[in-house]
Amino acid sequence: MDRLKKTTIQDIADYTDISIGTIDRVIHNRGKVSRIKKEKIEEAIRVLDFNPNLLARTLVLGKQYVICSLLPEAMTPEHYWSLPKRGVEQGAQNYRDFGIELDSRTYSLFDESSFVENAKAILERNPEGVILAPLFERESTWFIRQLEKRKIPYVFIDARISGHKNLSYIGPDVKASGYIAGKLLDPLLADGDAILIVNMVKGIGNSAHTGTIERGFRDFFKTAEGKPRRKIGAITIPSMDEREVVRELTKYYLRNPGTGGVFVTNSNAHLISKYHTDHELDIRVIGFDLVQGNIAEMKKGTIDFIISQRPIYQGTQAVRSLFDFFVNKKMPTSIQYVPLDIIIKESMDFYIRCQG
Amino acid sequence: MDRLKKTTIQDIADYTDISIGTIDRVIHNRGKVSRIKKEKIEEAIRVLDFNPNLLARTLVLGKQYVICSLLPEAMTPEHYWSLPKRGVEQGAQNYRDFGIELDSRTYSLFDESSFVENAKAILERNPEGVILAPLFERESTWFIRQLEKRKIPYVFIDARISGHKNLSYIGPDVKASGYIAGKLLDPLLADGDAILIVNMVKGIGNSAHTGTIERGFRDFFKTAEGKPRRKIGAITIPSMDEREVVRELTKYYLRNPGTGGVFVTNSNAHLISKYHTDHELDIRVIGFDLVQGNIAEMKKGTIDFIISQRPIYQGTQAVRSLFDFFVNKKMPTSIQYVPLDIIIKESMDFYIRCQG
DNA sequence: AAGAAAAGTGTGTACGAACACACTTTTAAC
DNA sequence: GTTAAAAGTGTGTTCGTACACACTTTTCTT
Repeated sequence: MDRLKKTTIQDIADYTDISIGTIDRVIHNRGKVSRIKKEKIEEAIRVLDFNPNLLARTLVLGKQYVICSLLPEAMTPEHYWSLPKRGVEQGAQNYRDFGIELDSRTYSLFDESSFVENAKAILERNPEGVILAPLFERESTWFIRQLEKRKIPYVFIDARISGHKNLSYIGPDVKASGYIAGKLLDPLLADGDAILIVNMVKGIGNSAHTGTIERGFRDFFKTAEGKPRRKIGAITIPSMDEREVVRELTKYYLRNPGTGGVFVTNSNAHLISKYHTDHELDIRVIGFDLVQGNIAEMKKGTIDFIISQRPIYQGTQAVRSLFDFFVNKKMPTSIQYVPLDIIIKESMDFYIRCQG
Repeated sequence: MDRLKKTTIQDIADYTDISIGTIDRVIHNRGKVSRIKKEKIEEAIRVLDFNPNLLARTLVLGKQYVICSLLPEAMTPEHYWSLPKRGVEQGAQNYRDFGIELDSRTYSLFDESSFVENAKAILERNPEGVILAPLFERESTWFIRQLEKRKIPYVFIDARISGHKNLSYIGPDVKASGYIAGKLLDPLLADGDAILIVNMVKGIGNSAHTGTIERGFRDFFKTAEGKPRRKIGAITIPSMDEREVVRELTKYYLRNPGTGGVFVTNSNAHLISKYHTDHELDIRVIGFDLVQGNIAEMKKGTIDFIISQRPIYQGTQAVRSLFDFFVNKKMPTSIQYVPLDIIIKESMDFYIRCQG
């Protein structure tokens, strides 16, 4: 059969009657080549549509790219932070044969020193690139200064610190996520219903982050045209302990009857919806992230909407961006907002199964 | 530096003092190898964690895999069918160096014979795999019979025909998409509001398909607990000509005042929302697919929800499934439902930018 | 016990690109 | 007009794997 293979350097050589050595020099713009031959070769490359075979190139160069990732630790396998981690690992796996080697590290959200320790170990290792979720602002700032000093490129995922020379931020538009939550929750409520915003702070909470979400959420209700203003309350629960949650919620609801909907600004909506079930309250709930707890509650119908920020994709995309930067010298887009997936009970399964 | 490379066959050879030829035979379970050496090698593979380098393997085998895709033609570049096509092409591009070669063909939705012609050309070409959107049921049935006779594996994308030996279906759960549309539309409406379902049939419409969507949609309103029943009307517009649309809609609305929401079962919601704007009607609209027309209308706020079935991803995933089947002999999951993305004005941009 | 068949093993070449090296031709210097 | 530097060019080896081929050893057969 024809089965026409791709054109190779040898094809260019045959076509132009020039050795592959010279062609190689033209391709890499290295060494001396006469103008005549150079033009002839460049034409042949166009005419025969030559594209260097990345496989062969990778193989012969034999370069290894070490990527270190530093993400928060998932306290349980069902915890949110296990997802970006899985994404990063999956991404590294995809590019394994291309020389990508991953050193995946985690730090405790309750312990800045664990961050610093791992950061130091990463600097020690002198990797080709770093993937960082910068939840500790002070320590992260210090870390990326060190990276910049050593000219090690890094990308942020899931969160970011402004004003630094990171290659890219891959994560949600946080403010938009709050706004969207507001827009989705509102039509589920009756006219007079009030709203409660629940911030849960576990470990060292990223307060700037939750603040932005809340602002986005309130923005919706400010800008909504023609809608009656709603009463919006907010509480901050400084723990994830169940008893603590129960106590704080009870305190609030006793003082604020008429709450029709709750917006949970992190991945713990399931704690709130469980409370509602236990106390036979008919209150709408919207929260973030397809973690195990939320999945179960959503299935029961006690959570109405989950907004997901493609945590796995964030990880794979981070690796892909670094790889493209290493191999193709392609600067990634500096802000890569992930889609904010709006998920309901009926569409949940599709998201769980599609690990894209 | 350490920069420890991956273990290679040669490493296994050094470790076991056996030649790479024998090791190769163990890996491929071919030829004769003594039990002693075989076990020694298998142990070394485990201990040293050997994984064959896919790049080197691909390079030496030099096999080309021709994939033919047969999708409906996009009449304009903004048309829905340009998206799965782009996905397929992008996917093929990704695996180009691995020997994937794409022959991308389209057929007219108005002309069965164009389907048959292209199908014949594909059979002629005798490709390693086929990607098919089987919108013409009769002709598709004939085609896949031919493929089965020739033992050419094929995957369906976007639509499917049951009872055949396709490798995989990659597309939406059509019924669920209707149900979800119902669930999203309902809370946007006032209590007494009625609903209109618009089916537009262009070319040879896949009537089974739209029927299923409509059934899913109505199912929501049947099973919705505690909700007052809504009046649900439906019209079928046998054309996409604007004047035709205007006439049919006017006819309906004149007879059915009190319609608060419209569900458009294909990608032409923008035609309906434009009508509403022109006639100063305040009616909610939900439809499918992020095509140019819908994007513009959504931006104006005249469409409330778009449900997207990841058309680009469908294409890339189809190629990936075939590639995995060719190279890793991995049978794909037989039904790969894509996530049904629920998109609103505020989340639209993220989806447009993220071509994942 | 000889010889053939079967079982078991190692070597060499190929894939496509990169690069070191060696080699030839041109140019410049005096 | 000789020589050296600069410019220009081709060859050979390498990466990790697959496979054809050649080769050695063991096992049957009669």
